Amino acid sequence: MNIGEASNATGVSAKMIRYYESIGLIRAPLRTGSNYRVYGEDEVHVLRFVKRARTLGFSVEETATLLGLWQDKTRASAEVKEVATSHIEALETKIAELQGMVKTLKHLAHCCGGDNRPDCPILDDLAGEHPTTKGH
Amino acid sequence: MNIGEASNATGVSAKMIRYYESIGLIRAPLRTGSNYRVYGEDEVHVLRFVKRARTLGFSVEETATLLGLWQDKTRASAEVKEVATSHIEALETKIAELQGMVKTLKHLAHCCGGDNRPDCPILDDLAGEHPTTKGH
DNA sequence: CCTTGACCTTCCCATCATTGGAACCTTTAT
DNA sequence: ATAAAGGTTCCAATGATGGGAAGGTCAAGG
Repeated sequence: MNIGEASNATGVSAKMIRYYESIGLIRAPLRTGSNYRVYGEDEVHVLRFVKRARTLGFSVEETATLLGLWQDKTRASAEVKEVATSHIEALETKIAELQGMVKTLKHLAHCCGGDNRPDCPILDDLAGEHPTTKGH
Repeated sequence: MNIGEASNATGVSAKMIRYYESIGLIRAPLRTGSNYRVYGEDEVHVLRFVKRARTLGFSVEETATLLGLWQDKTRASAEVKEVATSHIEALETKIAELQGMVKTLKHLAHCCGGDNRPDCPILDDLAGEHPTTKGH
């Protein structure tokens, strides 16, 4: 299997496969006589693991940790749970931040007539003037 | 007011002030004889506007649009509302994605004993094997 | 046999927003 | 006079990915 087929089989672009190899996330595969990378079932499995972890929002570094734990036969599941749990916390913090932004923006947009008058509470808020958002 | 004072007054780092100037987000200020940037009330006001917009998650490009609308006396508040509303939508999409990740991860962590057995449903899921998550 | 097109290789550049640092100059305070 | 603190420019790095150029390789069809 060459890199294009491995890419199709895993959903990881050929570019990214080479990149993951270059940063040491995955091991360099064998090469053909004409220097093409050759992938087998094991490599595809690893790539799918990486793809899934990235889809779940793990950073490449976290993915490397999880991959190490996955391939370590003596690993403790507690360690994995810890990585996952701290990732959940980070995600929830991010979500709360985004929700705060949305709340503020919705409030501003609600106060904004959306008509053609030049008064605009959104711009006023951004500018640090709060006359129109008081008492709401 | 030099760049350090402007930075303290606005919470925008001196580095970023120079950067915003270099990309044309803000105008180049006057200079002293010794080539120091000089900032006045207007410039500080602009920087605060930028800071607030960035804090609310607007990209630098969106911030530039908002800044333009703010400084345009003939602007329509409808335009501003449109920028804000589409930004809200983008944020909500992002939130939904993150919530999906959290849900999956919580499910996996819940199924994970967190003890020292090498079996780990989280890793099994990442690897694409779903025997332990079935029927839950 | 030769061409064409699809695929592979490496290498460099761009993105987005921000930070860090080097090398050097200016101002202020001791 | 000197040292500290601040300014200036320029270059590089981050994280993850995409784009593309220049060139080698393979398969199918004429």
